[in-house]
Order: sequence, then C-alpha cells, then structure tokens
Amino acid sequence: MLLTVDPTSEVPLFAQLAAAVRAEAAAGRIHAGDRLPAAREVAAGLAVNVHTVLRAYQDLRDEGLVDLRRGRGAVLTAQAATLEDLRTDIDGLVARARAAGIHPDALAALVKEIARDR
Amino acid sequence: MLLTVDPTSEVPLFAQLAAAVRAEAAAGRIHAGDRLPAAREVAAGLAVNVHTVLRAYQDLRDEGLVDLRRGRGAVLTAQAATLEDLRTDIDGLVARARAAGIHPDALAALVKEIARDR
DNA sequence: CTAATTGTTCTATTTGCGCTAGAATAAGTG
DNA sequence: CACTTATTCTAGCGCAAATAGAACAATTAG
Repeated sequence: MLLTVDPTSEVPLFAQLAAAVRAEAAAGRIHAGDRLPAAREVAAGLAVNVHTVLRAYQDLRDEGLVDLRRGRGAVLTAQAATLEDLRTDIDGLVARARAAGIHPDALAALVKEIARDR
Repeated sequence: MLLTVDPTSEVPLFAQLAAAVRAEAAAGRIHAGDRLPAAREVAAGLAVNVHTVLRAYQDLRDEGLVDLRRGRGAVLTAQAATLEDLRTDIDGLVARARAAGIHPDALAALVKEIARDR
C-alpha cells in the first residue's frame, strides 16, 4: 500500500493520512483483516513525525475503520468492506458534481453538512 | 435566511459560514439571484468579525456559487440550482452511509478524496 | 523466557493559521 | 452627492498542528 502526503497542502498531515487509508479501503486495495504499516515505518518513509501518523490511526480507530493495539498494530475492521460498497455510489455522485462544475471541496463540505444535521 | 455558527466547533468559522450558505442553496431555501445579507450585517448578528464573513463569501465566489461585487453584495449564481439538483443524490448517499455506520466526517473526507484525484 | 515490535502516554517547543481589530480605498446604489 | 458594500493592507493574539524525545505497556516472535 502506498501512502503519500503533501506538506504544502492546507489539509493537516494527519487528516491526509487518514483520508489516504480510507481511499485505499474504498478502492479495494486493502481489505478487512489487513494490517497497516507500523506508524514508525510510515513516519520514516514520509519524513513525518510518528505522533502525526498515530494521530491519523487513532482517528481511524475512532471511526471504527481499524483496530489499534500495542504490539499488534493497526488492523482493518469489517468497515473496510462497507466503504468499498459505498464507493460506487460516491463515484456516481462525484461524476455528476464534476459534470455540473461543482468544486470538489464544495461537494465534500456539502456532504458533511447534510450528513451532520440529520 | 438563518445563518448560525458554533464557536466551540473545531471547524473554522469561515468554513461553517460557507457550508451554511451551500446547505441553504441545496435545500432550496435560497435561489439564484438572491442576495446574501451584507457581511457587516452577518458579522454583527453572529458576533463574528467582518473579515471572517468575507473570507467565507470569497471562498464561495472562488467556487462559483456567488458573485461578489462592491456596493452590491453577494448574489447567488446559477450554481445554486445545480446544488439543489444534487441534493437528492447526496441525501441518498448520506442515508446509505448512515445505515452502514459510517461517520459523517469520514464520508465527507472520502468524497473529497475521491473527487480530488480524478 | 527473552527480545523485538508496536502502540500509549507524557512533557516540551516551534510554527502556521484562524480570528480579531482598525483603517484606508474602490466600486456600486439611491 | 451621501451611503452602502466589498477590497486591501497592517498588526497582534491564541490555539492547534507538527516536531522531538523519552519512558511505558501489550503483543508477538524467536
């Protein structure tokens, strides 16, 4: 699995990392039961601090996407499959929004807003 | 139109404001041609700085949702109707995600990620 | 059982962004 | 014209992101 990060982005590094993992799961490139690379490993590979990676992993745990245990690492839960199922729907929505000239960030913010007050 | 803001949220105020406007447009409570309340007015009503409101308005302009001109204020573009059209699709996606136990923020981040690298 | 791996927790420091504040300026309205 | 409204600048404050180092606890591997 290839995690990348853009240090110049206004999006926090830990958020980028978490987003990358979600995307990998949704794309079916990683699956339930798979183990994410160790935080220290990712940190070294991306020239990023360990705490930053762990923050991302902890957020994913809070969402229920990974199980996080000492000595064992971060293991994907069954929710990975759920994300993969949603991917088709998301692709469709993104395609329609793109065709309509809606900015990606605006679409995401709108989804967040609508999902929030339900 | 009723704009609100949560000062305790970790989401920046300007982002909350922009999100609120998008949501109003998507819900069909404001339409193309409608004028948003003046920045100073919103700022006073919400106990927020004018610059913060203007930052939100400028973001919306960059997205193409409003026309922003001195002396005239912020006027909704035709994109408001587009957002309203997308709302049904978003509602559906949100409902499915909710049923699957996906966290709203995670869904929004996933949409953003998928929309980004297309 | 021992050693290595891996996340957890703690303290500390630096940096950038959000937000506020005030003022001057320019464009549009009535 | 007076008035409204966004635009652009400077300045400062506070907080969260990110870095760094260390000690600790749970799990795995040998």
